[in-house]
Amino acid sequence: MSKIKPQTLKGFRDFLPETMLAREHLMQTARDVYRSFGFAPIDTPALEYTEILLGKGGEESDKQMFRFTDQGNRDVSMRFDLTVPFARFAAQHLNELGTPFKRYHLGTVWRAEKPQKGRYREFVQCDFDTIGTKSNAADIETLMVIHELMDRIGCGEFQIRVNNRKVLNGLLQKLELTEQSVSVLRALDKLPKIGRDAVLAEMEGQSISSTQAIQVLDFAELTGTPAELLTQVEQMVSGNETGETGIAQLRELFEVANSVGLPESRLNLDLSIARGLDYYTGTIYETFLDELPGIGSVCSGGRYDNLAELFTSQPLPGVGASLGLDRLLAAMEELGKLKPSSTPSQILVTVFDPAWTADSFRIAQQLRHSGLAVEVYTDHKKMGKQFQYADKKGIPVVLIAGEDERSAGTWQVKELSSGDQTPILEADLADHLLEMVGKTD
RNA sequence: GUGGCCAUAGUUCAGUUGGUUAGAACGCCGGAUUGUGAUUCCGGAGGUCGCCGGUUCAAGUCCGGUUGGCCACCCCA
Repeated sequence: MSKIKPQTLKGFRDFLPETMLAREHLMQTARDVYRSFGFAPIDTPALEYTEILLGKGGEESDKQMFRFTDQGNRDVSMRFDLTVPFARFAAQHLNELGTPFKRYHLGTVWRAEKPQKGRYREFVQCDFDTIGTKSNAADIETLMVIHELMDRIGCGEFQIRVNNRKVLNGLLQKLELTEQSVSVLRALDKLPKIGRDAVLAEMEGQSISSTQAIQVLDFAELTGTPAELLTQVEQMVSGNETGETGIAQLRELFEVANSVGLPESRLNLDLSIARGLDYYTGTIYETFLDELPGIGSVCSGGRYDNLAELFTSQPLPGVGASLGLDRLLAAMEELGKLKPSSTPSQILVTVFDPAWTADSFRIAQQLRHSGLAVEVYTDHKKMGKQFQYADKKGIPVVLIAGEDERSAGTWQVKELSSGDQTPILEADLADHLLEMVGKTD
């Protein structure tokens, strides 16, 4: 009989334990950080009416949606980010939620785009947002969350680049480029990638005069410390109310970040970042890894004026960001920052003689109740094989009890990395092991 | 969506101008005076060369299609 060929769809992947342990660890870190700032978890369906998801991110995202007709003849689509479903969610549950409302949402999203490294058709986003407030304090807190998250994840040094759409818009107003703002910002976003000349060319192709384009670029290419930049830019937008507001917000943001102790090296004012999506209206954030900038932003976000305008007349301003879990994971894998363990077990209890299996199960259960992750070897094989198994899986400690230990009421505790082993009284075992390996994650 | 590169054991790769039973390393499994692994020694199992079709006496090798991966554009996490 011919077999079905085992295969996965383009851009969709299986995860082996080694990768999955890292994924779950990352997700747990994100949850811990979000919760420590008071964000509450929510979830929404993977599938929504297409009309709900359409029309927010523009034509490009519409094309990227997995869309089909269900068995009840409904036009449905897989969610392609967590923001649009959240907008629907917020509009629908506003009265129960109250504002300001802070939520986090870890969820899988689907995009039918062409896959590349760090870009998949199915991937997990870790979003957090604060809605129902225009306060700059929420913007500042968003920055702090991003920093805390990246710091805790531990994938090397990183840089959070901040900008403010109001500053850009203020400048564009002064240059009378408001009409073309979308194309100007799109072009500007590419500056680090394609360089000044190419951006100039692109802008001139968009009915923007070269004088205007040069002024925009001169602005975007200003360099210096955040404080210096702000002073320079303030002069460029002076007299424009929008621009001045943006400057004030950024100034406060950097001041607070400073007094809270965020390292200056990790925080930058980058006037060239504009974010592709047009719905951002205030502060915007992008996060790059120092060791792997090419993989793109791993955590991005910004402030928007009205999250749910498609669904309700109640205005819902907010600010938030999204951690790209799978992209980050791809980066960590490339940088060799993943732990090689392929099991959550911390301890392997060997079975010296099949007749004594019950003893191994008994001590394992006792240790689990102390918060350890414990596995009992299930095959009747000799000691060497049992150690080999532990070593291969990355289990750091094994327990052995033969005749001598049984009569003495002890277990041999063997640390595989060093080969050292010591007999420990059964009563002291849990404390001893906890000190060695710590509690389960 | 447009353009380009790639596809051989679990993994990383060899494979000579198309020419007999397709190789290596690592990994995996088993064994080396049965209370000790990761180092050493010996042995073994894995591939219809991604898939389908074509050219040819002969295809892993050439051609077309298809699936998947990667890169650029686009866009984005």
